[in-house]
Amino acid sequence: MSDATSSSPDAGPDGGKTRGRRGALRRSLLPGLVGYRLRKAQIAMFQSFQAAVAPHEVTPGQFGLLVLIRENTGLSQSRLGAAVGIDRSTMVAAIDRLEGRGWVVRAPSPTDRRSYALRLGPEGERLLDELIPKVRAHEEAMLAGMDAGERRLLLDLLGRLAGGG
Amino acid sequence: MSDATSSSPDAGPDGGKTRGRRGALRRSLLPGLVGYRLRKAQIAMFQSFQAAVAPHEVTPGQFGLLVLIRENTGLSQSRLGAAVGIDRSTMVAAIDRLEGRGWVVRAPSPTDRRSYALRLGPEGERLLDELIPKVRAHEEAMLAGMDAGERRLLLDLLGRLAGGG
DNA sequence: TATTGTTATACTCTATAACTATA
DNA sequence: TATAGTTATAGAGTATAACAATA
Repeated sequence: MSDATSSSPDAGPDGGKTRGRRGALRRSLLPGLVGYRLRKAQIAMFQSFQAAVAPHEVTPGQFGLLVLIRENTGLSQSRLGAAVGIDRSTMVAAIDRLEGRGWVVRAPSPTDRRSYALRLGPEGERLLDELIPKVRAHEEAMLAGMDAGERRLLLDLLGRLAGGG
Repeated sequence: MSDATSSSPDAGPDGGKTRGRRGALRRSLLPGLVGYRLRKAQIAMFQSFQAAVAPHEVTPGQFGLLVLIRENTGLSQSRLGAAVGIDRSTMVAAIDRLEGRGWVVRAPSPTDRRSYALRLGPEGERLLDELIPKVRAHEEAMLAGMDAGERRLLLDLLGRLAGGG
């Protein structure tokens, strides 16, 4: 196993043996785990995202839904849910929120009377046009310290993690 | 801006123009965003974690709390919450769950009658001893396709994302 | 005055099971 | 029979505001 943690940056210079009532905590094996760092990184990304899209209150998940609906106009709730890996019952409330803000429209499907054909409303189109540059700027800010090779590698390695490899 | 997405792996060979009612969705800019891939990777890690620690029902967050409590015996709920970035009111229910399963003990603090000195119970110690090899195996499985250099780089890049860089 | 744990409250995200309408 | 959307329900996780006990 990789040994990137043998000198944990979270422990003090003494290796963390003096854990006084007020110092940083000893984190043991945690900083060496990709799962742990992934979680930390995602929290930081989430918070930066929120700040970047302000004053709009949009989550990364909602941004993703808006992009998918724009790029796949007319798709159903079930298909959308399957694409992002959430249950269709969960998708109901998610679309409720987007529809309630005027961003998404539930149009009747022309081919299947059981399902809706989702599309962005005019305000959703405008919002997304406004959001995309902000999201790109947020990405740029988060990656500011990385060169092109590192960015490419990060995307590649994350993709391999997600891909089950 | 980095251009790692110009040929999206999520679009078909035609670039995604034929999005028939049953094909994969067009994902546009999403796969090129670190935030998006991070989220996908974390979902995959989470599911793999759940499977790896079965039959125990422990989340990655709970595993982290158990490690921190073991390595910092006697710490208070507020300190623990500050360390992982959650509110002390949220920590109440989190500790309730760990205590209810016999993994964590709320002992009275010897120095401050307002607070508890948290420590693992005997079952918590045993559980953690059992969990750690499983978590390491899960990490190993997720990183199976990566060599030592790639693993080191992944940890480093994730750390830089979380560190605000 | 400030801090610790707690409760009340609220909201999001997630799921399963069962229902209706439609395929 | 199977699928799409919905509802009821449940649980985890998150927060803010207020409270009592203690520092």
